[in-house]
Amino acid sequence: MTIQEAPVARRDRLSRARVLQAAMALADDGGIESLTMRRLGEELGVGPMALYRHVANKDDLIDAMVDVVFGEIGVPSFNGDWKSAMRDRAIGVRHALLRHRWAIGIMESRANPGPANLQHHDAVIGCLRAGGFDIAMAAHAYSVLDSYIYGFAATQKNLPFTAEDAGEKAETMLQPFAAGAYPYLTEMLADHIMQPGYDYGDEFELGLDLILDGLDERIRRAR
Amino acid sequence: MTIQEAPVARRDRLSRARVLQAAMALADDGGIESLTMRRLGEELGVGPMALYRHVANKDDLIDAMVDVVFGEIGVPSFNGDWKSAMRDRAIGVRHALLRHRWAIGIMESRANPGPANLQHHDAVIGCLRAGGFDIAMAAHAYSVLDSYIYGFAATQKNLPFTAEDAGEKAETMLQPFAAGAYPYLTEMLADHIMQPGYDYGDEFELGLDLILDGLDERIRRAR
DNA sequence: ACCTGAACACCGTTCAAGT
DNA sequence: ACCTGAACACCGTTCAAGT
Repeated sequence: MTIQEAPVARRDRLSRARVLQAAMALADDGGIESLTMRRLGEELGVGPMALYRHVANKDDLIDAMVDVVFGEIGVPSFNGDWKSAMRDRAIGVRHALLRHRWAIGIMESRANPGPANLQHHDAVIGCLRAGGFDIAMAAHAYSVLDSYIYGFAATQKNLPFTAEDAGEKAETMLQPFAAGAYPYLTEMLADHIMQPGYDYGDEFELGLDLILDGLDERIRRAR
Repeated sequence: MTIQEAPVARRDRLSRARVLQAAMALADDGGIESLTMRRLGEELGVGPMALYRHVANKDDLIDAMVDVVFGEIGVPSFNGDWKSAMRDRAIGVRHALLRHRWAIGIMESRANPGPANLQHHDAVIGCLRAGGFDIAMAAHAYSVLDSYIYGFAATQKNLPFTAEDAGEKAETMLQPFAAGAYPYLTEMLADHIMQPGYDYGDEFELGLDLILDGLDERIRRAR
């Protein structure tokens, strides 16, 4: 008479993948500070302690999330031209950081890099070496490129001045500006940064090409 | 008979300056995560709530701390040579970030820049303008330099591989390396990064000069 | 094997109350 | 004016207990 209970048993069992996915979603829309073990459990319909079966702790969770981002970035494709490969790779990293803004400031400072992270960086170095960089030059290139890419993302993240919030800021903070306390800054903001067509994001490729050109020149000189 | 109580009244009254100083000391030796309102109160011999008379909240406190760091950095001294002025300034910022490692990742992403911050950046832009940069070029220079400086500090902060902890890491994380999973990374680490004379910090000036040379070339081309 | 209840040792912040 | 006691609404994490 009684119908056998459906074999689904518990419709959505917890798994490391599900925990990771929910954690990414939480951080993607609310920032890293909205990712708490309690809220994550709530999102998944379990208590916060259930998560500890699938991740060692919050740090382990974030390590795994960072590796997901590196997985999304993938590896640079070397087709004989290190410069365009490194250019595409830099833009790819930047786009990943725009999709996952919580990763800015987290990504580059993890103590325990995951496999996707290591594979990515191995491929970057491999691409440089194939492009004619010796070990020391590859280390320089790696350093200057990654510093720039992550630094740009960090400085852009909470840029005090954007065209959008120019209005509200103007009332409070910008009073000393009118008084002429910061003439050069005022000029740059009024006549450049806050002009309609300006987008700080466009500065990225300018700086990137400057660095790539500089590396190119040093490579040629070494040959 | 009773001696008049010493006029010191309360030997160390709280003040914004004292709170700031104690907060800096706490963050300097324990990192930003060791700076809590409760611990800060303890350090000053008061309850955590007493602090709220001198700072609006923790964010306001950190804003003030960041401005102290900008104050320490000071303003670049322009003596007719923008390149050496910007070089010295970059190295000055880097040294400040080494003294106050907690400021890395915090410094560049404050929503409310303080007066020392604004004054510093006004002077940087002024130096570039005096050196012959038009507004757009000054914005590019500012962007690429600061991105690099802060990015370098961030990537160095928790560098997974240092000569010191090479030993302990080797046991656990580096197993796939031996298996040849990351040949280029392995080569770079073994034959370069972990060699006795190597110090990642030395990469800073190499990248800095690459960027300064690139800016110099673009300035000359524009003239 | 997997999840929960209850607890521990923390957080930032507020607010009425004391002096 | 300046500090405190007590409380609120949170944290991450552990551990014995349940199924």
